[in-house]
Amino acid sequence: MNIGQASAASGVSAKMLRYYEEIGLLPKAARTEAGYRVYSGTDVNTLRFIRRARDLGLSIERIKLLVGLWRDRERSSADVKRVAQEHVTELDAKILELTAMRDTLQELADACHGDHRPDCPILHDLEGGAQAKAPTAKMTKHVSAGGRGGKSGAVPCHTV
Amino acid sequence: MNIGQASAASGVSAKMLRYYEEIGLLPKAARTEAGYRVYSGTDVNTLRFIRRARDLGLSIERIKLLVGLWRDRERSSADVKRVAQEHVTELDAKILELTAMRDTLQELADACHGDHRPDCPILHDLEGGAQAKAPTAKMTKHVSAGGRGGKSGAVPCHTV
DNA sequence: GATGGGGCTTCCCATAGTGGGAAGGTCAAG
DNA sequence: CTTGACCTTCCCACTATGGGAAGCCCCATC
Repeated sequence: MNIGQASAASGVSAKMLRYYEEIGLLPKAARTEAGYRVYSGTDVNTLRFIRRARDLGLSIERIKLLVGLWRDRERSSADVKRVAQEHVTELDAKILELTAMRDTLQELADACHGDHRPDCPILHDLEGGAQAKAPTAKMTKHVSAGGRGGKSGAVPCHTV
Repeated sequence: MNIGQASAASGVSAKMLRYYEEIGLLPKAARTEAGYRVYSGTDVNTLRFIRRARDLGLSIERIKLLVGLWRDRERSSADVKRVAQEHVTELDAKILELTAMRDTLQELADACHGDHRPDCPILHDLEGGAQAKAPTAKMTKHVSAGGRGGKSGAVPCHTV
């Protein structure tokens, strides 16, 4: 199987196939006399595994670990679970961070007239809102982080 | 004011100050005879603006727009709002994506014994689960995307 | 005046993955 | 043999950010 066929069969681009080989995520592929890389059905399975893992947002490093565990019949599922759980933790942190940003920005946008006039709470916040602002009471850090990022309406919970 | 002082006063690293100048986010700073960059209090205000905008996750490109609008006394708040709203939309998309990943992975991890045995639904999913899986009923696409990833206690609301 | 330490300059490299593209070899069909 | 699709390697780009080296500058202290 050529690199193009392996790519089509796995959903991993040829470019990435070469890259993964280069960084050691994949073993060096066999070559034809002309220098073309050759792949087997087994390789395609590995590639699908990698692709799926990438789709779940796992880093190359973690995928290396998982592929190693996958191939190891003596593995403990605990090791696999730990890798997954670490990634979930990171995802949670990222989601929280993005949600805080989103909430703050949405609040500001909601408060903005959005008309022809120049006055704008968004700019007002950016130009110093973080320090000098104390609108209602003591609530500092308007990173509310409470909302869940979706669009399901209810419970604004914005402290501003 | 030297670059180090401007950095300390604004919270933007000296490295980033030079970078922002290089890419045109900041105008070329004046120089002393020795070639040192010189900053004013006004510059520091701009830098704080930029820093705050970066904290909200805005891209350099969008910050360029916002700084331009900020300086433009003829601006319409509608333009500012649009930029902010675009960013919120992107944040929402990203949050949704990450949440879907998180939920899927958490489901799999929850189903994993996490002991010394090698059997593991996580690996099972990665090795082909995306296509061949149909565990309980019709529930395809385990990207539930419903939970909100946060840790804010109450209302778990996870669909799993 | 000399010296030392810390700050400034520019320039290069690295990150994490991915895509784009050029220059050149290969393979298969016509 | 020609043509076109495919493969190879190599370089560059992206987003922002940090690290570090080599070399100049400024100020304080002796």
